[in-house]
Amino acid sequence: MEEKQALDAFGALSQETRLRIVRLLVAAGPEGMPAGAIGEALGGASSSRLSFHLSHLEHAGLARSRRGGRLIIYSAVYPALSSLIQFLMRDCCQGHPEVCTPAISALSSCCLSTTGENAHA
Amino acid sequence: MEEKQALDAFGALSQETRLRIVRLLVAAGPEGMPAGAIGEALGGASSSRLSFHLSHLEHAGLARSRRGGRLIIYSAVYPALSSLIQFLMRDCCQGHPEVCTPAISALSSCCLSTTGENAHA
DNA sequence: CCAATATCTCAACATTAATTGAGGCGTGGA
DNA sequence: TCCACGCCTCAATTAATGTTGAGATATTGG
Repeated sequence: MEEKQALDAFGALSQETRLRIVRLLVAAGPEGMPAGAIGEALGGASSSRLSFHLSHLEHAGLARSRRGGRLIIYSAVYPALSSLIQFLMRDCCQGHPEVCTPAISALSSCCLSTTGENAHA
Repeated sequence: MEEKQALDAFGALSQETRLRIVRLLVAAGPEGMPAGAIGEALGGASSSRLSFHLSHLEHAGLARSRRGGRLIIYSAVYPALSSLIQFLMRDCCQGHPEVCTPAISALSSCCLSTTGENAHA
């Protein structure tokens, strides 16, 4: 991942509505969810505002859209999130792995839990 | 981590100079580096601009400073980065661990390399 | 104490981003 | 075909953010 992409991604994530959308989509899984459902989940977000932020996220590479009938379904772009994390933490150790392994275990606690009950620290 | 903190952190990371500073500090390790060295590493960044961005990062919780003689030494706050990653990816799987495990291995490739030669994908 | 170095603070200006409301386009059912 | 629904686009307004330059503060050595 290049710096420009990372800046776009972090810029996209630095806005309340967009951060909520991304986290919603991350939790929604690869299936994604329609724009209307996103708006409903967020509460009070006008159609145009939602649309603005969704297209912003799509342009930043963090979300993608597909049409399903008259609905437009958005989903998270997981590889972009992985790349972003890697970009941020690149060269993080310099001989001190203990400083960044917490990040790994934090992430692992979400995906590797066997019960489906994720760690919310 | 709460949403407000995450927004501040992402906002801090969404600016070119600040993103470079954070990555520099991440790579610098827990020792950190003095403000002057950061400015030099970045090239063309005026004193006041650098100071503005450093204090912005500190306020966002991503960097901390300590005085060492007449130098002020900045370092990355690794736990904040871990929390941020976890906050973003929370509930990421929903039965599809394969979508987020790449993020884990991306991060692991940095910290677990035995040679000290990190993965630059 | 004085000078030099390193860094911070402040205020004005320039730039960029977010919200709102009106209106348009594509889709599916009557 | 026509209407209703879901969502997008555009332009204007308002708000937030970054840059610059001048000056202030803290530390060390002479």
